[in-house]
Amino acid sequence: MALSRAVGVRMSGRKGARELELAVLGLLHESPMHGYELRKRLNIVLGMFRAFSYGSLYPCLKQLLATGLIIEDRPEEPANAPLALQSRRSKIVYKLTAEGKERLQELLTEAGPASWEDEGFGVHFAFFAHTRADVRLRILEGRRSRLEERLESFRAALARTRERVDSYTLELQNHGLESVEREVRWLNELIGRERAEQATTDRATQAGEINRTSKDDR
Amino acid sequence: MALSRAVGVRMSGRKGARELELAVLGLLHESPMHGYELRKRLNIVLGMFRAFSYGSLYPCLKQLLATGLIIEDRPEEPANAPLALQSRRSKIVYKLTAEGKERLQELLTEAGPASWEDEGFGVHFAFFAHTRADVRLRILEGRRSRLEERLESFRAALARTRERVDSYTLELQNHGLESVEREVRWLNELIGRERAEQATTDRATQAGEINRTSKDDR
DNA sequence: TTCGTCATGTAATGGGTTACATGATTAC
DNA sequence: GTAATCATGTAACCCATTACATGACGAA
Repeated sequence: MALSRAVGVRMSGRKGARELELAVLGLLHESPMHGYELRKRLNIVLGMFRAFSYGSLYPCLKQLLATGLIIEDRPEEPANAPLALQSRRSKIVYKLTAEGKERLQELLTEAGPASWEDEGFGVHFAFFAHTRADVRLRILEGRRSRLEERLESFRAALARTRERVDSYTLELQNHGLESVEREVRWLNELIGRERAEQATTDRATQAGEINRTSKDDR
Repeated sequence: MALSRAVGVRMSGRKGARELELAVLGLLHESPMHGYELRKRLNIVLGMFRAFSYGSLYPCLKQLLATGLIIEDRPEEPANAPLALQSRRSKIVYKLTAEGKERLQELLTEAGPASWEDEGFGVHFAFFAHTRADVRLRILEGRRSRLEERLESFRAALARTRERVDSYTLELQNHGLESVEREVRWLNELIGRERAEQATTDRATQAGEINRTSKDDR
């Protein structure tokens, strides 16, 4: 995959990639944080998939502040714990506003290209815990068909150009192909799990426990 | 990997990523071509790793033309074959100049970060057939240690933040980790093969067949 | 004749990195 | 007191995409 990482991006997506916004909002929803910490958490949560520098994070925070989606906030240390483990904060702590939460929900609910194209998928996936089950499924399926489409058109292109490629090029193509196939299998498994879960939820709901289940399935 | 493709890029590399230049030069070295065809071949050779649009290709060609690394050239169809299968060309065919070939060799010989960071590796690898064996090895090893470094710092970061992550985040992190580990295994195999090959070459060379082997090993 | 593909290009735009500047805290 | 890390920011730059404009050619 890391190779993959090299992947610039399919020249399709790349429209209004507001991924940082989602990431920041999502992270801040879990708990207020300052920029420096935000970046670290960001690059841990997104694992090997994406990394942001301060040069993009701070301007983003600035903009979110300007649009009123977040506000500065200093948690006012309880002062009853003068020890060094006082939550590590030091300067500007950001917090979601009501509008910010709304915006986050909006972003988490969109199951469109932005959520399954290369740039967006990782970030959207990272916050699946806060995403509606049906949206999760749509995104996973969207991603899968996107990848399958890619595999197909790649294979078609290969078939069209009946040309001898040297062994290294071939090696690269195979590695890429296998990587994508591997991701498709991964998606298949996730989709299977989602469906199974949804089925149980549905059954439970139909069984009459409407209130209980819809309340704690989250 | 495709997920991987999402990967923006580690915020490290990204300095002077003259990958398109290398790709174009490399492709034109194999055979003269016009822009449209170039782009297609490009996106096939690079497989699932990279895609370029005309918006970057044509300006690149323009620049290469300006620096004298390529020239326009019309192969002058033999005219003895008026059939439609006249190699599909129609407008501006580009061809490497002597300077272009030199530049290509230069690019193919650099075994530095540019050749093993995310953005560059795929392109450099794609033209390994024209790369010196020792350079190939250095690049593969460079890439591997880059990835291992990444794995290590990621694991370290995970260990540092003793925090509960939800199951989706965990899933994403694991998938990413496994993808990178998979690429490392792939690299290990390639490196093994390269070493074995080099060993045979060395033995053959030491055995006194200096001229013969160095001529047709390529 | 019109539609799809081939073919070449440009301008606006965008998102992100790099490099730099600065200062506060903590650890030695 | 000094080095490392934490912490916040800005400006210049880069690479590539998107969208658009244009036109030739072959097939229906």
